[in-house]
Amino acid sequence: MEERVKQIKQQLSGHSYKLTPQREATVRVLLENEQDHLSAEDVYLLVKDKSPEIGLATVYRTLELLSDLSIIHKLNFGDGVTRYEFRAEDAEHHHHHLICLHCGAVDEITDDWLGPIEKRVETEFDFQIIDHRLTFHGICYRCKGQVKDPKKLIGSKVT
Amino acid sequence: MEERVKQIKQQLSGHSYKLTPQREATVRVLLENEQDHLSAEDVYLLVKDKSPEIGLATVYRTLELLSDLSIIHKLNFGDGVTRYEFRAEDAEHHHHHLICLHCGAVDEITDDWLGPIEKRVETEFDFQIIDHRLTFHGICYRCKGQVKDPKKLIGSKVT
DNA sequence: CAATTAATTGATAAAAACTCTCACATTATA
DNA sequence: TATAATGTGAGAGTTTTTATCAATTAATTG
Ligand SMILES: [Zn+2]
Ligand SMILES: [Zn+2]
Ligand SMILES: [Zn+2]
Ligand SMILES: [Zn+2]
Repeated sequence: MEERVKQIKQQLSGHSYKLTPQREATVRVLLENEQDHLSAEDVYLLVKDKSPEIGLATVYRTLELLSDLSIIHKLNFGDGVTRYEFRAEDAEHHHHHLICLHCGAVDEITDDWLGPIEKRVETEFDFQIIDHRLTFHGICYRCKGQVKDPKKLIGSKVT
Repeated sequence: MEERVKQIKQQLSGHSYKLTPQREATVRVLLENEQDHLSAEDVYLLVKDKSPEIGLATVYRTLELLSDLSIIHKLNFGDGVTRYEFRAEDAEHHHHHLICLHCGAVDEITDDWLGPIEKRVETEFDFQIIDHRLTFHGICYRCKGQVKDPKKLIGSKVT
């Protein structure tokens, strides 16, 4: 935790940004909820618990800054808000998500399964991949059997 | 074109919805721009050319309706607006997109390359896939060589 | 250290995209 | 035709995000 904070501090100062108290509070909230996919509002409320004086705009600015530096990732699961999650230090690419259309759970595939497909994309389309997003929408193991007509669930979903 | 309209009319009436003149005008705009990825505003402006009396709310309602019936798909490419495209009649799943971070072009992989990966997801995660979204972000063949530091482009992108 | 400059913040206004409301119009049903 | 149901347009309202700006804090200069 402390090392992560220190590491991020260095990433920031490497780009001439300071790890202000507000930014550090935001970073800590993100680290403490690393497995979740928090919205800006979520982060704001959590940060406020510890630093009640922080402003919403600062949270948005911090998330944007961290995103610009590729320290965190912006996600969109089609529910109208941008969500944020830490980018794994070692991971070259973004991990994959499994979104349950019944309960809303977001599970993760942390391995990158797209290697062979990316090869095909690069050769067949002459497209230089920098990152990817892969999301599966369906029924999670928890909800299995609770859904009569799964096909009906997909309509109107985004992303 | 006319067959597609007729087919959609049947899909609507199958769910007790009417293909009103406003809905038909919206459907025709979508069909005439099938290769694009139009936003609601885009659709609205295009429909207005032919049916100036149409309201923005009606366009939103029609897109939502078509989306509910899985006649069109909602997309999010991270630019803040929902985009819409026809769902290929035969395609079981959504096709893949290649988004150029330099010029913004959106190309498509119309074949479904995810078969083997979906098998793994279903068995390893006990997750019943209904649909998927796969997007590659990078540099398209047109922009190759025009970008000095491609990694820099990814920061702050969503989806 | 004092003065100046730059970076950052909080509050709030504003923008953007989308949704809701409701009176009116159109269509279906009896 | 009467009656009910469905659909529409205009605009108000909501939600999320961004822009503005005066005030605070930090860095730099002399
Ligand atoms: Zn579930
Ligand atoms: Zn994730
Ligand atoms: Zn390009
Ligand atoms: Zn497409």
